[in-house]
Amino acid sequence: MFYLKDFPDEAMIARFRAVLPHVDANGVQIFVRLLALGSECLLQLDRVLAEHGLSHGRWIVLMLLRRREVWRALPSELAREQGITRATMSGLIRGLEGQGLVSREPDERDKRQTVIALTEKGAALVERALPECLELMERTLSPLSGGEKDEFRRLIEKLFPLGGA
Amino acid sequence: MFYLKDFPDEAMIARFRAVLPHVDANGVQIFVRLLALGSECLLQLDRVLAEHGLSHGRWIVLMLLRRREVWRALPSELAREQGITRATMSGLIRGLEGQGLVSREPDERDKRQTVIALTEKGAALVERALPECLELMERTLSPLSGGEKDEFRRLIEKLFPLGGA
DNA sequence: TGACAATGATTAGCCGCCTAACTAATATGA
DNA sequence: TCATATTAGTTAGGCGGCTAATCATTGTCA
Repeated sequence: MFYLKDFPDEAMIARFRAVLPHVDANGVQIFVRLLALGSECLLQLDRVLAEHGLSHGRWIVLMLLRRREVWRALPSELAREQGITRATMSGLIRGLEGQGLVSREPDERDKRQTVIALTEKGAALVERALPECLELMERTLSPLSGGEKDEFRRLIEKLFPLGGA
Repeated sequence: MFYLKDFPDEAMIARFRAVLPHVDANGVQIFVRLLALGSECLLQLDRVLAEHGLSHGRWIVLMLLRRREVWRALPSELAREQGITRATMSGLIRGLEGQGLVSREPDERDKRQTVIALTEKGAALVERALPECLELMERTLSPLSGGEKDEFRRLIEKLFPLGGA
């Protein structure tokens, strides 16, 4: 999370122009505004999910499981797909298991592994909450026209190519 | 923080088209990519700051103090400017005080208040770390041309007007 | 004046993120 | 075979968000 109601001003940036002649204020200000926008979006998403007793971290776990054919996955797979550590995933699963949304099943073939399964209750929650999330996402971007959305997406992907950092 | 290496696919979104006919996949995918980009930027910033023993939360406190004429402010003012709760600010100040970067001074006129002052050590750290932060921000946006930056900023501000939510 | 409200800061407890360290199980290779 | 490396998952401890509750102080007003 990154909140900063008061954005850096030109004067502050200009102080360092002598040391960093190539740094333009525009890039700096875009960076800060980008962080603020991202934080705001995440906040909105968490508010929607909180009504269902979820956080975005737990929510993504449910989504990743739901997308599987068998609604099952290993913690390490989920951690990799979500881009967090196995340690963090361990905590998310513990919470979800406590809510009865997923279950742990020991793997007999490889006793190091534990299979995480989406429960019926978990699947039902996904069906209930997903439309609200999609609606929020669409509504958030709705101030932009179709062409602006395309351009916005193009610029985002230019800064953050999906195929890898 | 929001990390999701595997982005939602068209098929998942299409499942709900019957229920949510107005939701277009583009808006959803932009939202998710925007969160991922914001998280990545924040991660980069935290990495730079970590070399100076700082987090972005503590860093902003130092910046807000440095911008003041007298390098002093009340915790409640800092919390408002940073957009976090007073409780969180209390924790940030405790950490910064432990590092010797800020100091607490009791206010004699209103004994409920405590004045937070940037120490010399804190000011020196700002001077050292700030150029690195600015350089990171500029470098992050550098893949975009001047015109693209202007357009990107325009679109961000259209989604998140600074004057208020 | 004195009860009550409002304000400033803090604490406690929850969550999700991290790294580092640990346990158990499996794979490897001399 | 058996020591070693690797892998899967968890735990411990730290940080920075949050809300809710608490305490001290100050302000308000009947």
